[in-house]
Amino acid sequence: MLINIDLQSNEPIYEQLKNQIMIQIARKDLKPGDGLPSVRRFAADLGINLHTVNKAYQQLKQEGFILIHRQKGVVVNPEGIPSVDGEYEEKLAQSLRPLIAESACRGMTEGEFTSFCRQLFKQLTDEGDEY
Amino acid sequence: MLINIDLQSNEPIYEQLKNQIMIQIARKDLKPGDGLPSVRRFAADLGINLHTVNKAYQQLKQEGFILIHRQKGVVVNPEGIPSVDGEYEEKLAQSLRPLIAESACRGMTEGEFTSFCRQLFKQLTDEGDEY
Amino acid sequence: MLINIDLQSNEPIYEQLKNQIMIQIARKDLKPGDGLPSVRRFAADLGINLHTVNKAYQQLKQEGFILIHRQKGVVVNPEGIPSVDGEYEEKLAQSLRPLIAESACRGMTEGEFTSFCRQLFKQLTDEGDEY
Amino acid sequence: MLINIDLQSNEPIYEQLKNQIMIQIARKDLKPGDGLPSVRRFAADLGINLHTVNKAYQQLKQEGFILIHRQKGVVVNPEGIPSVDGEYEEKLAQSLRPLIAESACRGMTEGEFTSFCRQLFKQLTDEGDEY
DNA sequence: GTGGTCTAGACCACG
DNA sequence: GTGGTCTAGACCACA
Repeated sequence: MLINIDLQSNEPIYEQLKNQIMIQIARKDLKPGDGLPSVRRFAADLGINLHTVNKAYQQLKQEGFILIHRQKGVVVNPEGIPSVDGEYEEKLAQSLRPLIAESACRGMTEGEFTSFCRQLFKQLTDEGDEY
Repeated sequence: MLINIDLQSNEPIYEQLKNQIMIQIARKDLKPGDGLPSVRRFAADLGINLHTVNKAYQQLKQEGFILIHRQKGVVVNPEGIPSVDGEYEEKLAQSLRPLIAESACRGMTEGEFTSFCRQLFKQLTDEGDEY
Repeated sequence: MLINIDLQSNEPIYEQLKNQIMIQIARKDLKPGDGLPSVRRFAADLGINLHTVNKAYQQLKQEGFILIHRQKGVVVNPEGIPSVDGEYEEKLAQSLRPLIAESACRGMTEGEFTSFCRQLFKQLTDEGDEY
Repeated sequence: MLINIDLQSNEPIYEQLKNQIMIQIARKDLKPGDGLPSVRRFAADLGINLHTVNKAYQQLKQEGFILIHRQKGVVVNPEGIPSVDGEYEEKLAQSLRPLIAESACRGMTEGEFTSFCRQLFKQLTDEGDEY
């Protein structure tokens, strides 16, 4: 579990944590059924508060990425991650639109943008490399 | 200037405003040299706070999208928008990574993701159509 | 806003709060668009911590009962409450089954049980009476 | 004794166990005087902790559903289950109120709610069928 | 002033 | 030891 938290970032810590866990899942460093550290353990390892870890876990649970057992701790959803639905596509589009708009303003073409995405996609999903 | 502000959204109003202005520029509804409403006027039209419009304008100015003259008002940068540089690419990558990670988790392939981007890119830059 | 919190109860305070707000909505003491107190105000009024109120609000928001504006505070969803769907029916059945089972064990007939429900339903939705 | 324990559930295991035993009694799969497995045996069969089974048994005994003899083992109360009293009605009402309130909020009518209960009641008490 | 986030420390239910 | 809940107090972004 290589997780890097930037305490200085504007991005909330719990968001960073969520994202990094999702990245691990995307690149299959974490597979369905794999366990994650307990909130206390993780908080101690990362040097952050247990409530912050808990908030990340609760949201991941709520979105169906993980299951939280009262006793046995936390595991990646063994039934797999919920797949893309209309609701997610809309959310994704909402997030992408501003990024695309700004990139277009700055002169990026459609091809440049998509190939930029392709690169990132490969980096994230190819196993083993730097994230 | 068709601007839609969603007061219910989690996205800060000034961000929404920035984004929608950038979208207008991207689709060339706003061209270099075109004028924008004064802070007061814009705030009144949109029914939002002066400071909110001002914040959006200051950030757009800071990023080189617009110029603010004390008397002459606000115009889209007549020298064009600063083009993509390494710094922007890094910022863009930071924003895209979590989106790509979540999409990949949910089973989207690289091809699906890029074609999704392509669609959005077209919608945003094709002039005249629905946004 | 007549809310009674029992600090001694086993039922978590945030659950009590959620339930009492839902009761107010059910009996139309709170209508779509009506405002609710700010987290700080409500917490002070009830003599509980603001995080506890916040937790109740977040969950009500998440279930579509209320909207939370960053500035303007909290309102009952003006578009109305999400209606019953299959997911909710399943959740409801899960909650009812044990209650029905125990009641049946104790000799309640189907008719007695449903008429008991009918009474409660009337008490909750008829305006003005004791809850 | 078909008992299904869901280790993933938020519902405590001992609660699940209690409920399922009560369901068996309600549908007369278990009749007064019938024996139940010993704590050890039951725990082994279900793959759960001794203390968990014991907790469920203690509470069922406490409520008069079962008797626990040191040597003779555990039996469904041969004198029958204590019938409904005022205390139980109040407890039941406390549990039902939030469910009714939420259902009413979501647009369920009194008739829909009671007929939903009627269905569940039949499913639970009709012998032999799916639970 | 509002909600959003983070920290710290405490007690309890569960198994 | 685990997560669930609650409290208390702090700082920040937003408008």
